[in-house]
Amino acid sequence: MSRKATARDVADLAGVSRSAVSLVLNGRAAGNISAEKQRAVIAAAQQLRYTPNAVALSLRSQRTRTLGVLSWPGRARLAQVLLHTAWQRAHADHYLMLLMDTGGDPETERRQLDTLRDRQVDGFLIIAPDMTEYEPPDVLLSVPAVLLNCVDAHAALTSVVPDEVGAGRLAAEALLAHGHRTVGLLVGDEAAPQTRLRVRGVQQAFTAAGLSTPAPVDAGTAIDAGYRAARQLLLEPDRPTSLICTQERLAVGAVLAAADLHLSIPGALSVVSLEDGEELAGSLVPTLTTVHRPDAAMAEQAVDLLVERLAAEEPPEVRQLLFSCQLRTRSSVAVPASGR
Amino acid sequence: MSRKATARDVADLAGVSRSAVSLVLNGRAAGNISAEKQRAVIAAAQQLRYTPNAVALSLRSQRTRTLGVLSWPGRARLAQVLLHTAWQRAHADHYLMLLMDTGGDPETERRQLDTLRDRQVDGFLIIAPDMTEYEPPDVLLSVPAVLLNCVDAHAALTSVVPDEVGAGRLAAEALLAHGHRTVGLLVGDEAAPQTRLRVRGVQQAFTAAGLSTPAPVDAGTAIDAGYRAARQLLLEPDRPTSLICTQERLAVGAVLAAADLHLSIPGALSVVSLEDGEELAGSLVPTLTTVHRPDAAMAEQAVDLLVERLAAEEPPEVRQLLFSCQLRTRSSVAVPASGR
DNA sequence: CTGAAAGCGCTTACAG
DNA sequence: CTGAAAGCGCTTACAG
Repeated sequence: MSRKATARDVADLAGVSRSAVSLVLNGRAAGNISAEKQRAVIAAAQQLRYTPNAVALSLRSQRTRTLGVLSWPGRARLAQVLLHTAWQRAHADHYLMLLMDTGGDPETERRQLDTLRDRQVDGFLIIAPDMTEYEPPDVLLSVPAVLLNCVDAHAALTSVVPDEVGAGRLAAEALLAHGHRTVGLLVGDEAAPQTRLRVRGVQQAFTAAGLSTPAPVDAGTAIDAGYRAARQLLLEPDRPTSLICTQERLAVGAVLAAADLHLSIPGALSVVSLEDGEELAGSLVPTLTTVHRPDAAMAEQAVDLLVERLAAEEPPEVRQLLFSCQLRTRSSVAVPASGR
Repeated sequence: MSRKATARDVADLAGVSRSAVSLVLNGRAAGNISAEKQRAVIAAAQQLRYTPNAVALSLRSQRTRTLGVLSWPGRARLAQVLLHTAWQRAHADHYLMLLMDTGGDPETERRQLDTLRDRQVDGFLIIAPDMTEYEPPDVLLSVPAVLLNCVDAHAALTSVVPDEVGAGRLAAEALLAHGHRTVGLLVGDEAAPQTRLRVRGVQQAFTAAGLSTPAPVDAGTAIDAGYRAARQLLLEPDRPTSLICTQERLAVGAVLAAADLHLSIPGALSVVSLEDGEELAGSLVPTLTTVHRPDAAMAEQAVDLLVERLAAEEPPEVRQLLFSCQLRTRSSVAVPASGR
């Protein structure tokens, strides 16, 4: 690294003391430094392209303007929009991010938390790829931290999460409103909190409509898994008139299966995806109606909450923010084929 | 942030000087500190859960063990495997990453480079989402930096890139080996260096086989764009017996189009994707043969190069590393239907 | 109005 | 074998 100029270099060139440089460059010169010296400092700083060493600044101020971010992208897929938007928002507030992958392992997470603390990060952002319950390590309880897309079971930490039950309900209601009475419910990981909540929402809506509650079919998470599960469902004699997929890739598989069976969408089959984060569903043929999780808004809120907390005198109260999801109506839902 | 113990705290508790603490904890106590005091220091450090303040350490050592990473994920899609693997490799060497999104704007990039330099990062990693030519700002030339998935036109910087021409050739040869004589070539952004190289590779192979060179069809980058382009191509009277798509999503669209036209893959149509980074093509039905870009290996190499450079006395010579891509044979290529 | 000093938390020569 | 001092690059009281 080619050596950067220091405040001392500027002071020497301008013929003033180091303190004077600091005062002038930080706008606290008024009434302290003569106009002439001020000009000299500014000129010298410009000439040397001086900018302060952030490490030295951090040591002095005890703040690093850095956020520690913990996530655990399984199998190389990470929460892109969540992470990217959080980065943008933090950057707007002049915060940088130190990213860590815990791999979902509590022991690793603990170590990384320590590393981040040694680095003196100002606060922590925990970003869960899928909505889940998060068990925070003790250290996290005594530092500024915000959970994004996960909730702390003990409600000790502020969190920002989507309303997954509401999302499920929205998808079901879109189908019910068109007159569907049966639905095939393809889910990713049945054991995941996210999936359970979405399923609950769908079931609530069907129950409220006085219909039998659809049972989830655990299909897996890949496109071909969705294809197989959908195909099997659609081959049954009393096949459902509609499909809800909790994962976007499952929906892609379902579309493939429908094409295979010459079942037109939405003529012969309606499909709703409960996820559209990868922007797959919206550009399929036909385009799929989805329930959109407001990742960008959630990420912004989470960072705002954390930044506010860092600026505040004392910790604000713990909050659990629930963000509504929105139905994105596209071309995959219609009135079910009469007769059947 | 609950206050962390400092070396002073440890020294006080152990009844020794601050220097003694440093010596013992850094394994340089032998012959310097009595065994008894060593034990006292270690006990005190443990009791107070002491770990050194990395910011103070950085100021003293003039090294931050931090890598500055510049990327420009357009429209929220970033080079996942590249970034994630680079992170893993850096982490294994005890380097952390400060991530920046330049948005593809030179002015922004410049500012972020300055910010990163103020933060005293040890080196820079430039990660291009798509293989491209990169015009490095002047500052970058005088600091440790490695380009990942892009090349410096002036060859002043070490870079790690995939062999895109070879990738195109590989795809074409797989088709030619099965007896195909015609191919529809669906490309994303025709102007992008990445696309141009892939197209060149395909054309080279066809020319070498004494066949007419296929002309690229600029389809766009989304699934439905691929669908439309493929459909149009397949509806022509002298439709090609095979398709090569430079982008994975284009290939998904092609599969949809084929299903629509009741063209079975690979019976009536063979398909190869020149990209499989999103793991879409490999789990389609049928699974698609792809040319795989070795992102993980490339990212590891790039980080290794950078870390070596940071440890070296003087800058090693500039290198341009070209990584071969590999054909991943799956179920979408077969001998063309005879007759037609 | 200005300069010298202290201190953030470390480590490394340097005296004793 | 051990402690006091210097210094990394800053800023903020504190004397003059």
